[in-house]
Amino acid sequence: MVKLKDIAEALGVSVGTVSKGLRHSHEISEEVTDRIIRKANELGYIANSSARNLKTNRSYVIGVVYVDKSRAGLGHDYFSTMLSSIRDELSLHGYDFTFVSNTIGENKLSYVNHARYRRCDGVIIVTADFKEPEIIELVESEIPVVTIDHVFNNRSAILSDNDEGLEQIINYVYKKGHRKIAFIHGEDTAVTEQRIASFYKACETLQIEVPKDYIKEALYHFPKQAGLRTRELLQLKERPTCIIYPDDYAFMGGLTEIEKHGLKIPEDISVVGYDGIFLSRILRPILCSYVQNSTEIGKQAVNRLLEQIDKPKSFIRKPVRVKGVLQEGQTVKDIH
Amino acid sequence: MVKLKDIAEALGVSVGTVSKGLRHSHEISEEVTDRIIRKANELGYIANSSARNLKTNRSYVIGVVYVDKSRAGLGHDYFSTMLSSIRDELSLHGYDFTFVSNTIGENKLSYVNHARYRRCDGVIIVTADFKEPEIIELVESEIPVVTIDHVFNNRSAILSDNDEGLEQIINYVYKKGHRKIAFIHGEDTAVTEQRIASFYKACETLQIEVPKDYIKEALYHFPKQAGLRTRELLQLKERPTCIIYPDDYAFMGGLTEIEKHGLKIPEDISVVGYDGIFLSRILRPILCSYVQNSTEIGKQAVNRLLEQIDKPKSFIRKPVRVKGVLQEGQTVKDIH
DNA sequence: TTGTAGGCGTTATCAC
DNA sequence: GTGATAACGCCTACAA
Repeated sequence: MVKLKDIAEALGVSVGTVSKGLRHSHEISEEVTDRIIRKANELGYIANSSARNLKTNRSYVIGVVYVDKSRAGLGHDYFSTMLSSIRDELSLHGYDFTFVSNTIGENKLSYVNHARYRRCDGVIIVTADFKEPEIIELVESEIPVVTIDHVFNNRSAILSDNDEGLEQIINYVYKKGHRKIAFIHGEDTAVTEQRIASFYKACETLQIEVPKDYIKEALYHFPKQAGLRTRELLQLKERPTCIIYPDDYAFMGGLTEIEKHGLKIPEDISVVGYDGIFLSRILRPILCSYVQNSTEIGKQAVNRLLEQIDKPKSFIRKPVRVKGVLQEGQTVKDIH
Repeated sequence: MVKLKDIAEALGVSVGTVSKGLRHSHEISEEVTDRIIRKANELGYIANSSARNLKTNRSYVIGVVYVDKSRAGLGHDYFSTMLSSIRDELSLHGYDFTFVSNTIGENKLSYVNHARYRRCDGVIIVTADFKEPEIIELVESEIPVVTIDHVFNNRSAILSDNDEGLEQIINYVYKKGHRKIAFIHGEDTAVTEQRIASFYKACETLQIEVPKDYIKEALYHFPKQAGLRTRELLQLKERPTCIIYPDDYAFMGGLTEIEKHGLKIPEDISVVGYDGIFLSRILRPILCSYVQNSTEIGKQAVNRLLEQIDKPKSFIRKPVRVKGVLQEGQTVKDIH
């Protein structure tokens, strides 16, 4: 690999001059700068990031924590879109990204220490168990951190607007005449809590009565469980006219069950998903779903993080909400 | 950040000793090693990978090229599963991974140079335009490279068994009595070529006649186009009894079109997908599809690459085929 | 068994 | 405007 020294020797100048010239320092004359750059290209010079990091104490690497709880690997639309967006936005700013895990080879290495080892300038926590001590350790460390869909006290976070999501859904199905609305929510997380609270609040405002057995729990992204819950709902004496699912994938389990009962969507029963994944728009009927703006969330996460890295002093840490949009689709019938 | 020197001073030994002690060198007495490790933990020592890389000329970072041609970001099941698998397998061996793009900030930087800048020990090309000069440059560089689903002369590659995939599909639908088999294949790539060749070969062997207008092209992962091609097929005087799609997502477009024509699957027409994505198993009827073993492909890619890095001399570069498996599903009717 | 010292490639601070 | 030179933190011969 050709290095600064090679260019310096070829040109009969010093290494320091080459270093400055390559970075267009105004200390160096235009003519010399020009010769340096030309020679660098000629020799195919590429800087050594390790040496540079060592000296400058900046790696231009951002760590990403992505712990897959939802049994979907990177294949969960909401998160994979976000990751793409994070990657692209980082790249735009000259940063690379690397996954931060809590193992390295045989050895256990906490998230913080992994990030420290790679000298990450900052970390984005996309998914993780936010109650895990190691995650908390990372958040409270000296490394700038942005979390997604979870707020730590006095830290930056980007939030998909879960309150508004459910509110919009309820308002929409209400407008379509539904009063018997069942809600299958996901497993217990901060996000789920918000959605449930928001569900009840919206119902209260609209004076919708919610029987206890209209509220069910099923794992996110797990069609089978949602299917079982759907069956329970369909067997109720007072059947709901509309079912809200934890997410679009989970809905697929409900779909099967609904068809088993010989019911048609939306003629016999209305359904609503969450996420607005690619699939939801491909399906017929198009699924009514709240589309989270995961691209924007990723972008915001990057920009907030870089801001924090660049001006650690003046940076104000606060949660940012990113709104989604209701995709009305064709699965909610007007039953007026 | 605490460094070797800090430990050395705290213990009254030399930096060299600490360095060796931490790596359990047999040069160092057990007692001193013990004290060193204890002190290191006490002080929370974490090595600086940049300094280490600089010295050892090994980064333990693998670059991944993932250029999204299929308009799906990381959201394409086949690839996202593979990426998860690559990440996990690398982590198992003490490697991290970073995406290698051909831009960095404002500036254009070729893939090779990006990988060189980060001193990647090797690169896995997951998706890319393999005809692009920059990709070829990367493959022909000094950096160990493994490609997926594309073979460069005398380089390592991992291949999903596209030949066998189509052969198995054809044999299966033949067994079910189908003779009028239409094939909507993807856009022109090496993979597509293989599949087409394999399709014709299997048909020939079974003496199935393939009318020209039974063969159509539609972009991968693009339901709308597959839908249009499906319509054309359904309007033929001599309608096929079975349609093979480029992939499971593309099939979704076909599904809509088939339903528009008032046809039912599989009663009125049989269909086959490709990939065996999560969704294909959730759908009812379960989609007949060839399930590519993307987890295994990712794993193989990592292991082949690491082998090549560790023993560059003795390593034999050759393509590795990874078999998939036919998911029979419920969308191919027995029409005997 | 432990210590010393040079150097990996870069940047930055001084002199000149 | 340019050139020495000293770090950055680590590893590794080689010396003690």
